[in-house]
Amino acid sequence: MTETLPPSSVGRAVHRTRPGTPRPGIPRQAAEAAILAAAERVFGLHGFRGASVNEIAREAGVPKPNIHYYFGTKEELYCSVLENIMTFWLRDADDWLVPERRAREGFEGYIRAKMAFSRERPDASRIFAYEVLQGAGNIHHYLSTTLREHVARRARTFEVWHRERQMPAIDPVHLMFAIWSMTQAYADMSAQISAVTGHAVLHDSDFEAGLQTILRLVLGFCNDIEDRA
Amino acid sequence: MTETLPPSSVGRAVHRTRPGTPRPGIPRQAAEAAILAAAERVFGLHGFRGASVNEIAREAGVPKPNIHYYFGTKEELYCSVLENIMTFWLRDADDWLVPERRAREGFEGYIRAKMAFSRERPDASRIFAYEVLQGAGNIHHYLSTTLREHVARRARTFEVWHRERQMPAIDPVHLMFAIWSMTQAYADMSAQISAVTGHAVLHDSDFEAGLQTILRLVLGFCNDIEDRA
DNA sequence: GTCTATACTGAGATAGAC
DNA sequence: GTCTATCTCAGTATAGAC
Repeated sequence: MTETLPPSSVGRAVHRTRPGTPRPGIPRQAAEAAILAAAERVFGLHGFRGASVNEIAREAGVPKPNIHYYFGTKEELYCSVLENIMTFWLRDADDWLVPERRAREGFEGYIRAKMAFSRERPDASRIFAYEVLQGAGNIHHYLSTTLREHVARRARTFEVWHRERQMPAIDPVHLMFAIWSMTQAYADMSAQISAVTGHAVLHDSDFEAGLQTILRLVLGFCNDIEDRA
Repeated sequence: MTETLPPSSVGRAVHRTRPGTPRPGIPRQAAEAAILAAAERVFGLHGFRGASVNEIAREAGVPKPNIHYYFGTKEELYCSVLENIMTFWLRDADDWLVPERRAREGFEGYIRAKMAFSRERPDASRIFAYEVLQGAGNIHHYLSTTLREHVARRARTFEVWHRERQMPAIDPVHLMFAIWSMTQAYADMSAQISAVTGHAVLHDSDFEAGLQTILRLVLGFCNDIEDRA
C-alpha cells in the first residue's frame, strides 16, 4: 500500500485547502503514507530502539510532532509498519505450497518468490529480523496463532506430497525455517555476503547464484524419494 | 576467554589489596571479565544502539563509570565483545571442512558444531546478527579479508571433494551462507521458532529436529553426484 | 488541521572525592 | 585504582500558536 510511494508524491499533494490558511503543510493522507515509507526505511536500518523519530521525520519531510499527532507513540508507529509487512509475509506460500501443485513446482515458485521479496523489500525483511532478534515481543500473538496455522497448512501440503511419493517425510516446521532463513539471508545478511563476494552491494548475479544454490538443496531433497524407490 | 566465566567468580575475587584502603571495589581483572560477559548478554538482547551502558553496568555488578574507565567508549567495549566472538566464528570450519576428511563426514561435523554454537552461545550469535543487519560497519575489514580468505579455503576443499566425486560442483560462497543462515537461525530466530512450535523456549528436541533437517538438505545434496554417475 | 517551541527523561561520558 | 556526583546532549512527547 505504501511501499512504492515515491517521494515526489508528497510534494505533489501540497495544496491550500482554504485560501486564508497560512502554511497548510502536507495533507493527512500523503503525510501518513510518507511517514510509513520513511519508517520502514529507518526501522529497517536501525531496528526499533536504534531508530529515532527525528530521523523518520527528516526522511519523510514532515515536522517531528506530526508523527506523534498521526500515529501516537513511536511504538504504535512501529506496530503499524510491522502489520503492513506481515500481510505480505504469508501471501506467497498460499500460492505455491498447496497440494494442487507438483512438489518441485511448488518449492521452486515459493523460493523464487521469497528471494524476490528479499531483493525488492530488504528493509521490510530486516525489520522483521530485528523484531525476532529482540524476542518478538510485539508480534508474539501473530506468530503463535496466524503463523502457526500457516505452518500447519504447509504440513498438510507436505503430507499429501509425501503420500503421492513426490517427496520424503520431513519435519514441516524445520523445513520451513530452513527455507525462510536461507532466503531472508539475502536481505538480512546482505552486508556480510557482499563483503565476502567483494561486491559493494549485492548484484543480480548474487541473487541468481543464491537462488540456484537454495533450489539445489531443497529440490535435491525431493529427489531422495526416487533414490529409495 | 570470558564466555564461560560464572557470575560467582566476580564475588570470589573481591578482596582488599591494601589493608587501609576504604571500599576497594572489584579488582580490574574480575571487573573486566564481568563487564565483557554482561556486555555479551545485553548487546545480544538489544544490539549496539539498543543496549545501554547503564544496563551493562547493572548486569555486571559494577558502577557505570568503571566501564568507561576500563573500556573507554561504549563503541570500544562493543568492539571488544565482537572480537571475542569472531575468534570463535571460524574455528570449526578449519576442523571439519578440510580435504583430508570425507565430504559427508566434514559437512555433518561442521553443521553439528554450528548448531552447538547456536545452542550454547545464542547471545554471541545474535550480536553478530545485529551487527550484520546494521550494515556490518564495525567488522567490514574482518569480513572482506579474514572471512573472505576463510571462504576461499572452503572453496578449495569443495573443489577437491568434487574432483574425488564426493559432491557435485557448487558455488562455495552461497553454500556456506546457506549453512550459516540455517544453523544460526536456531539462535537468531529462536523466538519465532519457539512461537510456532508452541514451546516457551527451544527444547533439545527442537535443536535435534532442526539439525536432522539441515543434515538431510546438505547431505542429500552430496548424493546427487551418485544419481548422475 | 498543521507546525513552532519546549518540557522532561534517560543516554553517554567525565571531574574529582576517596 | 575505584566510585559518587554531575554535565551535556539527544531522545520522546506535548502545549499551544497559527
